[in-house]
Amino acid sequence: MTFQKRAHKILELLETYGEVDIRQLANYIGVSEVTVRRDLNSMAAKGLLYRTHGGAMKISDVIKPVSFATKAEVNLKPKDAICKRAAADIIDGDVIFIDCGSTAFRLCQFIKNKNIKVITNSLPVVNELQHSAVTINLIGGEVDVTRQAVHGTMALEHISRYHASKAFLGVDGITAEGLYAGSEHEANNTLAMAAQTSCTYMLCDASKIGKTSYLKFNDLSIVDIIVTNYNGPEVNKFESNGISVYSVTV
Amino acid sequence: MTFQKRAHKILELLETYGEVDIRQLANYIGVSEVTVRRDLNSMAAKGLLYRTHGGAMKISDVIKPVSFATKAEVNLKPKDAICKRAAADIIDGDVIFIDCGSTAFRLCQFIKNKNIKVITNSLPVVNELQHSAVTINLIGGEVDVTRQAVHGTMALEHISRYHASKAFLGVDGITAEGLYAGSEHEANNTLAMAAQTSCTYMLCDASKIGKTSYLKFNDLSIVDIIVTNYNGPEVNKFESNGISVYSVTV
DNA sequence: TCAAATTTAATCATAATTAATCAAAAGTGA
DNA sequence: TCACTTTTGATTAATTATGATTAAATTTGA
Repeated sequence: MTFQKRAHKILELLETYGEVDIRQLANYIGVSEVTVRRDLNSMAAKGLLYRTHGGAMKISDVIKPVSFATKAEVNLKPKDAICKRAAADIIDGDVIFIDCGSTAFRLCQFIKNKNIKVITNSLPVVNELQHSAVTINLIGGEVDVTRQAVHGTMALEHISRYHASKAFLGVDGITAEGLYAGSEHEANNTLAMAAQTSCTYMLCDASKIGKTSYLKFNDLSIVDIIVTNYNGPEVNKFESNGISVYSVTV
Repeated sequence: MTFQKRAHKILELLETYGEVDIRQLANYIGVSEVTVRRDLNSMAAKGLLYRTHGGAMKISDVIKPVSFATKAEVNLKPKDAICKRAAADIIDGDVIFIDCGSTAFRLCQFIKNKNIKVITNSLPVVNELQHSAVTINLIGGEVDVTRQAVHGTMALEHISRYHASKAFLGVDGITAEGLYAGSEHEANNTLAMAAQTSCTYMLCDASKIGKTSYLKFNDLSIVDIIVTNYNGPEVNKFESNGISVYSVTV
């Protein structure tokens, strides 16, 4: 019985029952539980199924989080420290872009009392800033429910009509070679905002630095300032690219 | 019983009842209350539900802006009857405008399963339709917090880029002489949407018929259909203006 | 406001699952 | 055949999930 044959059987069972457990599989296929475990792990790595404690589930049955508006996120401290530092640069009269990432969202709590105008495509940001001193300009276009954001051609056009003094953006990954995004939509928004801004801030917790993602969408030239809790060797490379790096401690 | 399976059951119950309590869940699922508590906490962290003292609630029941929800509760039954009738005219493939009034908001509940595209400047409408079959296009511009809507030049321009088969609009008052709005912003939005629509529906409960407000912004020529629970003498005047009147009973 | 009742968070113990290590078996290619 | 890799299974230590217990926090009602 080869791995491929077993994988096939596992997917069959998964299709029928929605979920399977290790003992059941070991019995049915006639191999040891250790082997089943190895199979499941490698299949999960390929995205063929969702590994659970004691078994596996069909991918489509897995419940995905919907919005981070109410999400009590883990690892908030680095993000909050980064945003607090970034917010210190925002002065009354500023017009700023805030993008739809979860890091930039944390900026909201620090700017509620500032007399500024915020342009954003993020629905949680709008909710958060609604009853604050801030004036909100919401970017229009197609609503992406999973990202809780507005995207598309109309959104890009909307952005191009405005100009901001500062933009506070997030990325999926950043290296000396450039910027990486999780989707083309996000990349386009980031680029559009950066193009209309005098000074672009990248808010990156340490996990983003040195990380690449599936789409490299630009070099570092659009970035003016990186705010991060990372202080390893990449920092020098950023600085030699003409970027200021604000280091924060958590 | 894995965590994932329990999560499914919890969400199922939540969908049915809107809220659940810990004891009930522990009993139903067959695990200890401690475990249920842990499950609820981790699910809340993922934004899958709203954790309450002693249980949990459906997210969508929570994130609705309170100010609007209460406003919408005035005269609910006529509004619902009107919207139900209006929704009957909406067919798969339609592109519709929904404006930011409290009446038009009640339309959402009747269109969740339709395969349509909704263009709106109303934040509550976006929230309400988020997890439905509907595709949402959000109009961009200045956010008006009190009205929970998007307004301004950019909004009007956004609207002018699209065309809809039907528009579902509300007004502050309507007489044989014309349409009355509570603010210039609302008037502009209404006009802009009507201008880009093949068939314009006015959703007016009886309190709006024959009422004037501080701004008369247009005659009745932009109106194609009035849906109302009013059946007094004004109806004939509307009909002699070439408008169809759908009468509903509460 | 206070006090009683309820719910929660924290700690610990136990049971189940997993990852890691190593050895045996089966396949590979010269 | 022999050396080599790959796959599999057994064993054990580490991790994770769960439940019981109790102190702390929250809600409720007077």
